[in-house]
Amino acid sequence: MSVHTENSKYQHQRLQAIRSAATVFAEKGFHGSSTRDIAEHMGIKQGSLYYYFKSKEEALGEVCLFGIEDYVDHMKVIAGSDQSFESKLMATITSHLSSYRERNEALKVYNDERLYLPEEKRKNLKLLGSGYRQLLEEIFEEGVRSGVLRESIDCHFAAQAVIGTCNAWGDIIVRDPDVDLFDIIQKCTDLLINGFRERRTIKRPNGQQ
Amino acid sequence: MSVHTENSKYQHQRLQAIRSAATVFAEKGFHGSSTRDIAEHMGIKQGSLYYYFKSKEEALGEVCLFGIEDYVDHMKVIAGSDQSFESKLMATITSHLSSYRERNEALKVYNDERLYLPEEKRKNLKLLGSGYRQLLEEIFEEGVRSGVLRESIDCHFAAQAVIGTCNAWGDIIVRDPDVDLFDIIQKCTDLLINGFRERRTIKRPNGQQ
DNA sequence: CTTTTATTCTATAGTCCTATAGAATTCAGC
DNA sequence: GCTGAATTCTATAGGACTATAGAATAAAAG
Repeated sequence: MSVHTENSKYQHQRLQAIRSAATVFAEKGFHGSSTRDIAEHMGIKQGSLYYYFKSKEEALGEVCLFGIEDYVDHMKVIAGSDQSFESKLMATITSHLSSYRERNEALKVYNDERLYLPEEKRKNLKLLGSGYRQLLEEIFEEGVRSGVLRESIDCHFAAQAVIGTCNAWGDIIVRDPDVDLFDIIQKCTDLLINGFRERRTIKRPNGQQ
Repeated sequence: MSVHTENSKYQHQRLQAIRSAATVFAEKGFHGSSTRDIAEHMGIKQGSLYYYFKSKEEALGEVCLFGIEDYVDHMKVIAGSDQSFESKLMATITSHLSSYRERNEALKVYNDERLYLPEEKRKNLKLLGSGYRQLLEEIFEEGVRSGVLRESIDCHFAAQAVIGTCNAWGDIIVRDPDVDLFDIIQKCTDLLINGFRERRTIKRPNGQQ
């Protein structure tokens, strides 16, 4: 009866279409990309795309979802674990930046192009996104309570700052595949940790002004 | 002989056109905006825009330039002054975020849409942009030499991180005019400073783990 | 008031784009 | 190899957009 089953060719091709759309959207933006571009990247004809999507906009929706979904799931795992604050933060950054590398352009599309989706779909995605931020915020709150972080930290600001920093580097990572991912992860973590952590230890190397 | 003099109506209207283009581009993106949209926002008819621009692309170029030019000049002043590292960094962030508020959408357009310019113009803008980053990098290098910053700091990373953070918050600021600019400036500076500064002083409030 | 110049408008050629309809092709099971 | 279903293709209607040409209006100068 022609319902597309689990691993039909249809499912496989649809995923390819999403990936192609992600690549093209990431490069030229939603409005700057034509359905012809996407189809060409995928190796089929323009009209054939509509076998997999009802509209160009639906394609954008799928790309955005694809870009953010398991990246949010990851965060749930991290937040639910009982690692130290430092470990959780580093795991978050690793997950976030790795997403940029692996799932490639889709996360970038989610960030840059989701505002072109209709209200409805945007709201659904926003829910995912703010769930993410919420979890991160709670990690910070826990960090404050445990004494690892300064009391004066604004946890909402902190979560936004982490996300913003990751997105900024994500942009760079997507654009330049030569950047050393692990190096960036380390440095970002170091920057943020030492920015937020309450100081305990001192090292007074020399008296120089 | 009809050369447009300094303060002619032409110059004034052209500036209005640039501002309108900035607003519309910032909201809908370059490809998502039509010349009709820009003209409408300005209160003239679509065709009349071409009295001020040779093409839609030229409009984008002007907006990008408008968005970044005096913001780069600012940085030259800051870098040339002899304030402390902390002051310079805060001045940088203030300048960067204020630009987002004041010159409004143009800087956002520079960040998000400049890649749609032709090679030539993009290269010119890139020169301005990397001049900016270069100056910031030198501020960090000086900070390391003076002992204010840890030796291990990667100054290139640091400069990128500052710019990335500012842009991330700039996005938020442009989208939501209720955000308290000064509050963000303070918190960003605090985050970054304490992330980079070598520790001297301690405060050991209580023995709690 | 008349002429010249600057600014804006109307109308349109020409291009590209999305989405659909229906034909052609490939594939699976018999 | 035949038959029906799945997949892809061709062709195109219908709409939107950029840029231009030339008319119309406003402003300035004499």
